[in-house]
Amino acid sequence: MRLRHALLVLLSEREHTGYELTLRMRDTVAMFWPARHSQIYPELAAMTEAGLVTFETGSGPGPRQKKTYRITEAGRDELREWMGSPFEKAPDRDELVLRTFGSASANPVELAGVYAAEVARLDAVLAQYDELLTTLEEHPDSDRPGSVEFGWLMALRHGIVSARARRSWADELATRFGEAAD
Amino acid sequence: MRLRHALLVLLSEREHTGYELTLRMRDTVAMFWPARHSQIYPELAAMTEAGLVTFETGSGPGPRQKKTYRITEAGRDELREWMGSPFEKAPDRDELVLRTFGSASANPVELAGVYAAEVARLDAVLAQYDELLTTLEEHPDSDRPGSVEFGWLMALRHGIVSARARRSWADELATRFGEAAD
DNA sequence: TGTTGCATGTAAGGGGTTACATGATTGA
DNA sequence: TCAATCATGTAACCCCTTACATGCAACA
Repeated sequence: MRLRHALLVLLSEREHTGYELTLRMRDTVAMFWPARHSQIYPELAAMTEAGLVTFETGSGPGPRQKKTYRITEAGRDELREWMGSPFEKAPDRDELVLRTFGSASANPVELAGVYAAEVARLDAVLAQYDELLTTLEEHPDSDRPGSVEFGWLMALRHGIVSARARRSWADELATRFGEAAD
Repeated sequence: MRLRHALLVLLSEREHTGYELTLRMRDTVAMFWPARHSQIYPELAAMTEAGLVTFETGSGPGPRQKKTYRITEAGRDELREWMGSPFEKAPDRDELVLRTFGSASANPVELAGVYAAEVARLDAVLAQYDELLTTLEEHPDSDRPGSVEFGWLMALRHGIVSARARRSWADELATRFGEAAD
């Protein structure tokens, strides 16, 4: 039930419609917690029933009414409690590491290409992160723990350091399997 | 359908019972692709139907017959094809980064504790990885791309570099939120 | 006698993705 | 007029986790 907390984080800043939450998830949170509207709308309904959010209806452009969601006090309590609760890492599944593990069954040339593509992908990701980093670091609050900007900056830093680590790993493998093909 | 490929990798080395596969998944592959027996047994049945594996029955200790699975030529083809196919990274969800993003809603002291616990967890993980690394590096084939040991070593290397990157990231956050509490 | 290891299965439920479905407004 | 944006929902399916279920052999 962590999508719930992701939505509470965004709603703790200000009120949003489901549509706005979908866009903000896509543009910021998606980096570490992607979610589609088809998951967000039912979850907002469940959160309403649980008393974590309320909504006001307004006239929307389509066939249905627009709903603007706001976090409740119970929602803020839930968010605070989750933040301090013991963290248990969910197991992560990494297909490229799995392929690496089984690389004895692979064609070395093809595998070298797979790693090279991953390096290129990570370079593109890192370039995007770097732009975001520059923008964020300009903000005066970004160095103050407890600010919204500090949280965003540090989440981004995680993306950067892990992408860099993975890049050098993949690069070495591209080289090794490239050499092996000779 | 990547569990299928994980099982094919293990079966490409030698034949296994479902039980043995469960143990080997737990002891090696679980690092980057965890799976329980309740997922493995039905998958083996589906793989048999797809012609990727065959099995021979033998008498088992329990009420049911023991099944020893062996990879088929079609299975080896599938494995080879998957190995060289373009890799698309599955989105990863990281609850700790999500908390970091929303850290403005947290109690700084509690959060500092959460990051400190993560550092401790990673230290334990890294200690374990280091032992494995020492053992693996002794193997003469571990430096030869295309060997089973090289694959295992490089998968481990990924674990090590990403754990190190995450450790220093979490450590900085523990410090920053610890200071902020003063 | 009780626990661990070997050995194989099923059922219920959670969370996520993809696709289906509708429709007004604004701008190119 | 066509596409994009705003706006909300449902249905089918896949993968995974947790729990239920059985039972022999070896060892403490």
